Amino acid sequence: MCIGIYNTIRMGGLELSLAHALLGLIRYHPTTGYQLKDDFDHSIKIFWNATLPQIYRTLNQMESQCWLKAEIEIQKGKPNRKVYSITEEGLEELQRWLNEPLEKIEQKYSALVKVFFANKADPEKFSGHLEEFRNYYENLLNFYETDQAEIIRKASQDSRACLESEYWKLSADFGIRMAKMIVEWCDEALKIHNNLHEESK
Amino acid sequence: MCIGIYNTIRMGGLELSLAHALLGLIRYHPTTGYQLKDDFDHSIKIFWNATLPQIYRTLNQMESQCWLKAEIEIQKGKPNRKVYSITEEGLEELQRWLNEPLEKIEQKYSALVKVFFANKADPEKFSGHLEEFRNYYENLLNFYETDQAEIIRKASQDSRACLESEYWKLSADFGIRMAKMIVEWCDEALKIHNNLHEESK
DNA sequence: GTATTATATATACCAATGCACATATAATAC
DNA sequence: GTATTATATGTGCATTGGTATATATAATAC
Repeated sequence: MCIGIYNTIRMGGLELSLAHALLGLIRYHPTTGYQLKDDFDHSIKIFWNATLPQIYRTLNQMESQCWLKAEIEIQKGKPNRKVYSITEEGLEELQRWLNEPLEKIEQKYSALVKVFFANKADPEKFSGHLEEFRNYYENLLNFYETDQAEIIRKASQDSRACLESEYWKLSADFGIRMAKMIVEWCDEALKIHNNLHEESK
Repeated sequence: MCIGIYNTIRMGGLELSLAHALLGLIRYHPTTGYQLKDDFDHSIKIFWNATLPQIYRTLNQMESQCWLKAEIEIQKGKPNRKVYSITEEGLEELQRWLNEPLEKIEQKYSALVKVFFANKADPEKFSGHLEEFRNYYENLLNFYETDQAEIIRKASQDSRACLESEYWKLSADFGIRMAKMIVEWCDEALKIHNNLHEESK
C-alpha cells in the first residue's frame, strides 16, 4: 500500500522541507490540509510559505509514503474533512530529519541583481524603489515584534510548550534580525545612491 | 523569427531574473554561455546562482525572444563558440526591468523550520549542527570581505566602471551584512540552546 | 602512462513551485 | 438582496530549478 514516491537519492537529500514542516505541525495534533494552511500562516510562514494546492498535493504524497494516515470525517453541507494523523514511520522520518545538519540558506535575491546593475537605472525611480523596499521590511519588522511575538507568547503559555517555545522565539528572532538588517542596509544604500546623484538635481 | 516565449502575464511579472542577470552581463561585452557561467561565479553568484544547463536554455529562449543575437565562431579542435551579443530589444528590456520595483526577498529557510521544531531533536547533534552552520557563514563572511572585495576593487579600477562599482560594493555589502547577521544569530542560538540543556550534561 | 580539469554546447528527465480554475455550502457584511 | 469571506479538497498547466548524461579535445597534474 505504501509507495515510496521519492527515490533513495532524494530521500537521502535534505530538500523535502515542506513535507517535514507538515510532519512537525501534524505531530501536535491530527488535522486537515485546510487547517494546516492556517497553522502555517500563524507559525512558520515567516521562513517557509506554502500554497493550499501545494499542501494538499504534499499530504497525498506523504500518505502514499505512509508518513501519515487519513480518516474521512463526514460533514453535512460542507465538504468532508480529511483528517491526517502522523504514523510511526512519520515520527521516525521527522526525527531523522531533525537530526540532519542545518541546510544552508539559498541566496537568490533578484533585487540585489538589480542593485548590482543599478547604475543604468533611472536614479529617481531607483531611489523610490529603495524606499518602498525599506518600508516593506520596516513594516514586517513591526509585525514580527508585535503580532508575531504575541502569537508565540500566547502559544507558549501552554505548559507543555514551555521548552518548545524557546525554539519558537529563537527562529522568530532570526526573522527579526533579517528584517532589521535589510532596513539598515537600505538606509545605507539610500545615502550612497542619493550622494552619487546629488549633483544631477 | 522572434517568438515571444513568455506570455504577456509573465512578461509583466518580475520573475525573469536569470534572463535579466544575463542581459546585464552580456551588455558589458559579447560572450558565450560557458564564459557567462564563469562571470556569474565571479560577480553576482553571492545573490544569484545558475547552472550551465540553465544558462544555455535561458540563452536559447532569449535568442528566440530577440533579446540577443548569436554568432558562431568556428574553432579548430574545440567545439565552436556561440557568441551572444545584446540587441536593441534586449537593451530596452534590461532598461525596463531595471526601472521596475525591487522584488521582495523570498523567505524559504528550511534550516529555520528545523530550529522551530528543534525541541525534539537530539541536543548534542543540534548543537554541532548549529556550530557547523555558524562556521560556514563565518568562512563566507571572510571570503566576502577579502577575495570578493578584491575582485570588485580590481574591476572598479577600469575608469568606465567608476560609478558602477559603487553599486557593486553596495550589493556585496548586503551579502556581508547577511553573513554577519547569521553568525551573530548563531552565537545567540548556541548560548540559549546550551543553557537549556546544561543540566542534562 | 593515467586521471583530472578546463574548454564548449547542449538534451532528458524529475522535482518543486505558483497561479488559475473547479466545486460546493454557510455565514457574515454592506 | 448581493457580495464577500470562510470552510473544504482538489486538478491542470507553466515556470523554474537541478542532476545526470552525451560529445569532444587540450592541457595539466601525479
